[in-house]
Amino acid sequence: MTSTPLRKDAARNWDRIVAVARELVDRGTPLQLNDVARRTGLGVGTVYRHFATPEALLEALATPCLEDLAAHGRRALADTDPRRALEGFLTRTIEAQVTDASLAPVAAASADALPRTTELKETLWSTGATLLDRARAAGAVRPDLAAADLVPLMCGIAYAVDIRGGASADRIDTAHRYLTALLGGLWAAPTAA
Amino acid sequence: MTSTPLRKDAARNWDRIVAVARELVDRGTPLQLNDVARRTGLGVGTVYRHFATPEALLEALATPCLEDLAAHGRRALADTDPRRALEGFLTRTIEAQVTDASLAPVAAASADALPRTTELKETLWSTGATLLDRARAAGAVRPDLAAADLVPLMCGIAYAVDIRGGASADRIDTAHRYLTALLGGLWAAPTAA
Amino acid sequence: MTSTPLRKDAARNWDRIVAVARELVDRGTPLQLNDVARRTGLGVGTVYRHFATPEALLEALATPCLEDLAAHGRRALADTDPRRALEGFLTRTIEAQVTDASLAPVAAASADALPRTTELKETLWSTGATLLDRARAAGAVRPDLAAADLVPLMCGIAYAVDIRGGASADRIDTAHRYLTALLGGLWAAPTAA
Amino acid sequence: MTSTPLRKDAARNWDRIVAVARELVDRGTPLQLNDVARRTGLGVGTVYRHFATPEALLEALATPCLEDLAAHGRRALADTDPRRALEGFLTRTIEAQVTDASLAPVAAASADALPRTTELKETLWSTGATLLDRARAAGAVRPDLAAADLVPLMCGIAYAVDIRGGASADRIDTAHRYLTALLGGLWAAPTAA
DNA sequence: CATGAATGAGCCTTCATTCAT
DNA sequence: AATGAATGAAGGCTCATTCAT
Repeated sequence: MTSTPLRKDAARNWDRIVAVARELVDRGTPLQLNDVARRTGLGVGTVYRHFATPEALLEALATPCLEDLAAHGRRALADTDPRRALEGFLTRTIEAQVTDASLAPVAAASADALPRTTELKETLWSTGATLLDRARAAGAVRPDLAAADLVPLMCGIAYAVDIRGGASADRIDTAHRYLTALLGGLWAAPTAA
Repeated sequence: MTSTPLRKDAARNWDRIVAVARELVDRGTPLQLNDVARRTGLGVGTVYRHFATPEALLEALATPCLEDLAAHGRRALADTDPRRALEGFLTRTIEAQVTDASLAPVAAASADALPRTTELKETLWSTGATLLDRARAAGAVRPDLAAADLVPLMCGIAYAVDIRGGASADRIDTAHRYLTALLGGLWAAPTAA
Repeated sequence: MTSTPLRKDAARNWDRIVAVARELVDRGTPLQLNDVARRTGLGVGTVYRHFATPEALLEALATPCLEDLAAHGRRALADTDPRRALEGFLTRTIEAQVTDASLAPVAAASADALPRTTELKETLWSTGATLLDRARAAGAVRPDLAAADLVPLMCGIAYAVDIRGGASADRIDTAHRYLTALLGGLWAAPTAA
Repeated sequence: MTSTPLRKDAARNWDRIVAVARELVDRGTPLQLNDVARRTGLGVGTVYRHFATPEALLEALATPCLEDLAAHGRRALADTDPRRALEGFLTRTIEAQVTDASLAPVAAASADALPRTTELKETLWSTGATLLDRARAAGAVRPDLAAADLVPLMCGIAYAVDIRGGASADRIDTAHRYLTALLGGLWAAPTAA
C-alpha cells in the first residue's frame, strides 16, 4: 500500500512515533510534534520526516480504524436488509468515534493531510450514501435525510457524548442511547390505539 | 441589572469592545483580548479591565441571547401542552445556537467566567429539565432520556450543523431538519397499516 | 509638623491607607498603590494624592519608628557612658529593623521620597556618628571603624536575620546574637591566662 | 563534567549568552532573558533552550566561582590550624561575593534552578560547618555561633558592602574590614593592663 | 478633592518549522 | 537518514502612572 516500503530502522521509528502519539491522544494531550519527538527520544527532524504536520500524524493514528470501518462497510453493502445494514454501519461508526479519540477531528476536518485519509473518508462517505439510498428506497428512512447529513449527524452524536462527559466506560452506552434516540425519535412511539 | 452602572466613557468602550468581539466571533476568528484591543484602538489594559479573560468577553456576547432564551423558557413553562412546550423550547435553543456563534462554546463549557452566565445556564437547564419531566410524565417522550442529555443533544445538533457547513442562510433550516429528525426519529414513521 | 493640617476626611483616608499598607508590608506583600487603593476602597487617584510613589508610602510607614529611634538617640546622647550609649543605640536600631519591615528598605535607600525621611535619617546618622566618635575617643571602639560604616553594618545584620529565616518570634533573638557577635567578635575572648 | 557535550555552534551560543549576562550582571542590570536574547542577537527561543529561567542563567554565571570556592574549601579542610582555616575560608567567600555580583543572589536564594548549584552550595555549607565545628572544638570561636549562622552572616557582610557603596575598587577593602570587625569584634580589644 | 478608567510599555513564554551538522 | 539547535512571530498578562469626569 505504501509507495516505498520503509527501511527497517525507519519502520521502527515510525512505530515508536505512532505508539507515543496514540498514548498522547488517548490521554487527551494535544499532539505536538516536538513533544512527540522528546517522548520518543527521536530528533524533531526525524518526526517531521515521517509526519509533516500534527494532522498527518493524527490521521496516521486514525487510519487503521478507518480501514476497519471501511471493511465493515463492505460487509454492510452485502447485507440484504437495508435498514439493518444502515443501522449496523452507523453504530460501528459512532462506536469508533467515541472509542478512538483520533477519529473525531479527522472526521470533522474538511481538508486532509494524507491522501490515504481522503481515500478512506470518500469510501466511507460513499458507503454511507449507498446504504442510505437503499434504506430510503425501501421506505425505511425519512425522505428528507440526505447523504450529506450522515457525517454531520454522526459527528454531532459523538460530540454530544463528549459534552455529556462522565466515565469513559459509559461513553459507548451513551453513544448507543443517542444513536437509538436519533434513529427512533425522541417522541415516544405512538401507542397503537 | 448591573451592580455599578458604568461611567459614560467606560460604557462607550464596553460597547466598542463588545461590538468588535461580536464581529470577530461572527467571522469565526478566535477571540484574543490583545487583538480586540488593537482593533478597538483601546489599550490592552482597558480591555482586560472590562473582561478579564476571552471567556468572559465571549460570555458577555452570549448573555443577551441567553436572557432571551430564559424569557422564552418562562413562557414555555406556562404552556399547558407539555409536548409543544418542550418542542418550542428546544427549537428556540437550537435556533439561537446556530444563529449566534457565541453560544455554542458557552453552552459547552463546564466552567463559566461570569456569575451571570452560570445563573442563566442554570435557569435554562432547569427549565429544560422541568419541561422534559412534564413531557415524560405525559408519555410524550421516550423514557430513557434524562435531563442530563438535553444539553449534550442540543450541542450535538448545533455541532452537526457546523460540520455540515453550507451557506449561513441554510443553517437554520438545517437545524430545524436535524431537530425534527431527532425528535421524530430517522426511521420513517410506520405507515398506519 | 505637617505643613497644612489635613481636612478631617482627608486625614481619615490617610489613616486608612497607612493601615492597609502596614498590613501589606507586615505580610511581606509588595506595596502597590493600585492594590492599596482597592483594599482601602479608595480611588487610585486619592492614594496617589496622598503618596506620590510606593516609596513615599513606605516611608510614611517607617516615620513613627524613625521618630522613636531619634528620640532614643537624644537620650543616648545624654548618656555619660559612651560604650553603653552606643550599644544601646545600635541595639534599638537593629531591633527596629527586624521588627518593622518598612525600615530596612528605607534605611538602605540612597534617595528618599519624603523630606521628613531625609531629615530623620540625617538626624539618626549624625547621632550614630557622634556616639561612635565619643566611644572611639574613649578607646572603646576599634579605630578603623568610620561613621559611614554604621548604617551598612546595621543593614547587613538586619539582612542576615532575614536570610537566616525561621520563626518571626526568633528574629529579635537572632538579631541580638548577631549584634553581640559583631560587637564582641566571633573569635572567643582569649581566656585570661 | 557536563552530561552531554554541546555541539560546537551551541557551545558558541552558550558562551555568548553567558558573556552578555555577565556584563549585565556586572552593570547591575536585572537579568531578563528577552533582553539577553536581543543583546546577543539570538532568538528568544535559543536563550530559553539554554537557560529555562533567569535564575538558571544567573547560576550558570555563578558556577565557576562556586567551584573555585569549593576547591579552596577542600584545601582549608586540610589545614591543621582550625582558626586559620575558617578565617581563610570566610575571607575567600566574602571576597567572592563582593567581587562577583552573581553570587549574592544565588547564595541568598532558598531554591536553586540548577542541580549543580544545589550540589555546590551544599558542599560549601558543609565545608563551612565542618570548619566552624573544628574551630569551636578548638575553643577558637564563641560557642553560640551555629553553622546555620555562617551563610546569613556572610550574606549580611556582602550586603553591608553593597549598601556602603563607594568605588568598586574599595569593595574588597571594605569587605576585609567588615569581616575583620565581625571576627574580632567592634569593641577595641582590652588593652592588657 | 475624589474617583477610577485608560494607558501601553514591557516582560514572560510557547511552539511550529527550518536547516546546519 | 537522523539529529536537535535555532528561530521568532505570536500571545498572554501586569502595573505604575495619568487624566477626564
